[in-house]
Amino acid sequence: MANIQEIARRAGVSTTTVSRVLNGHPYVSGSIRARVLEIISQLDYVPNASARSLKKGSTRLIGIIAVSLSPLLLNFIQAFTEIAQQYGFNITLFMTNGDLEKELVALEMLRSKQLDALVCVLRANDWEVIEAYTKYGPIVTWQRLQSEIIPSVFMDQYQAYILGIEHLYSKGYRKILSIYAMSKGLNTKERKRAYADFVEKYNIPDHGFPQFQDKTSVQDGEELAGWWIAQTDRPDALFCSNDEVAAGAVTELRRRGFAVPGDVGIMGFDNTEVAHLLDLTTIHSPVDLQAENAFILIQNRLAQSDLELHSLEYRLIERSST
Amino acid sequence: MANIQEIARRAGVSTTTVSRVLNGHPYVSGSIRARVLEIISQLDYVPNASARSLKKGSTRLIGIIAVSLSPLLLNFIQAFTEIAQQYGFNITLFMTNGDLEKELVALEMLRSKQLDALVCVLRANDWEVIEAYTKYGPIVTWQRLQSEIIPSVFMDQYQAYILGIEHLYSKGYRKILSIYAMSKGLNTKERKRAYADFVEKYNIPDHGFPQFQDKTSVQDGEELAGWWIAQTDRPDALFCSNDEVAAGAVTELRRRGFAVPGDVGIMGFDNTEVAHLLDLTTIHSPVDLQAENAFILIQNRLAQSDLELHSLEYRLIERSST
DNA sequence: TTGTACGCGTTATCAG
DNA sequence: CTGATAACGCGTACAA
Repeated sequence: MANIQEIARRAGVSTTTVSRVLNGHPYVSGSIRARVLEIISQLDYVPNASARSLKKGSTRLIGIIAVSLSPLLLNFIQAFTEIAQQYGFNITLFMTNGDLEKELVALEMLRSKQLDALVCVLRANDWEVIEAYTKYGPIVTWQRLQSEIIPSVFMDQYQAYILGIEHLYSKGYRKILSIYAMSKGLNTKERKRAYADFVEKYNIPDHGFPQFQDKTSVQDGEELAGWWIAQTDRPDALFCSNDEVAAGAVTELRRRGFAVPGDVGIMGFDNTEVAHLLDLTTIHSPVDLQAENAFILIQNRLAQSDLELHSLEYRLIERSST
Repeated sequence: MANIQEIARRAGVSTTTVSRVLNGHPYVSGSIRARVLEIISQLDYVPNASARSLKKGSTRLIGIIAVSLSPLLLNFIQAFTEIAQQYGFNITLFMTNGDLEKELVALEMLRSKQLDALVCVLRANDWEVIEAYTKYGPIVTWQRLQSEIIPSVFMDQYQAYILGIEHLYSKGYRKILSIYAMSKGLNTKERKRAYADFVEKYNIPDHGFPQFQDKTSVQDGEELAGWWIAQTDRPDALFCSNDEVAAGAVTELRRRGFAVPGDVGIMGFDNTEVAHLLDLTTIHSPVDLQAENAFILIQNRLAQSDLELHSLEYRLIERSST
């Protein structure tokens, strides 16, 4: 409706002056500033975002691409949004549900400069497709990748898994069952490698337990508990793929009259809300710091700045479930 | 990088012509069109979105505000995104987590014309605050409201609840326990009214069951099942607040050796994915159509068009849990 | 401390 | 069928 010229006219000053007031520039006399602000609020004026973007060549809008949403992802997104907003960026979330087209929509928005940057928190398209878009703006990811072009804030989970399993061992557990998440994922691969190295190091015999894979939900945890109860030869500890699975297992076991950690030790992963709630031992993965790093990476490229990245470290959170 | 003038120069035509090619206008000779397109792809050119928005006065970006995400909300958002994209709109999702400030961010983006419209799928601020923003663009909501200013695609659940409970009655159930969702919500109020009218109509005695409220999750359903098992005087049917609760109840009951509907009838609400999966009787609420209506409302105001709204109707989906 | 005038990249109007 | 030219609304050299 009203534009900057209208304000200038009514205030009897130039558009430059209005612009200066708007952007908090110095060298505007107090009285003029006051008058301009007065008119602005009278006319309920806001600068037009498109005009600003056009002039500045940036929209202060960052897209986040996520195939689906887990509690952990939500943590990441929230932390990212938080810091981004501190720097004056807004976030727009693209939930692709695995639809390649929807992902391209976001990529194209980067290309046409409707987005300043993009975070691929989980992607569906091939990396090559995404790499091709890096020339249009910063793209950062949270997945592990081979690509040299797209920076990642991913953390290798090998070390984290060692941390967890050594803890279980030190607590006296000797028949540990590992529950894994996505069977095709790199995380699972790293975790398995860690477990294998552990087995070798301590010369652990094979207990012949079945492979548990693709377990990620509370319900999976409950089913796991059911399985455990049905066994005669039971594991003495369950190292769960994440806190949700651990939570499901713990509650179901207690519901059925078993004691944790009395009858079996249970350990989660990620240190999400629910781990805190149920007092689960878990591995803290610094999602919020990873998110901040993702933003810092972007901000550094956008503003040619040189903010320092947080150094990331997994931490064992010992609570009462082991 | 490259702009429309660069393309025009290289193709030896005017920017007007390039623009025409870009926007699929008629009256461009085939040969010129071909040459222009050739150059465009050579230079990997895309029109600048901000410039377009500035000129057109619209960004083709619609915001969706949601406090949190449930499966039902996701359905709504997906359906909305679907139809919006068909009309050339992109969606940006604001997850506010109940943070009033974050909601204001979205509202302000509407005001500064970075957003063409807004859907409040669940709001945190007071309606008056939101109403004040309707002058900047269409705002539609999915919540029931008193406001005359903000259109809503909400459906009154009284009739739906009657539908469900009459079904249970017709199936011979006489000791029906109603489980409710958010105790403060209007939906719950309507459902209770429906239940009260039902009780009166058939002269049902009070069975003295406790009030179950604020039950919305699978876990709530499982706990409900636990409660049911512990009773000596049990309800013969559970009318759950949604499909998740029903799902939790059914699986837990079956796990503990009870038969559904043999021992107890269970009915869900919403007809989400999980109801289909577990073969639950439920009430189908046409979320996708509501979402489309939300979009149609917006599109009609934006384009002064007059698309017809879908008429909405709840439907009983009888499956094997009753 | 303030103002003039131009450009950001597009599209619409009008004239040919 | 094609092209000049004027906006859209803002920020910023440059000049005063």
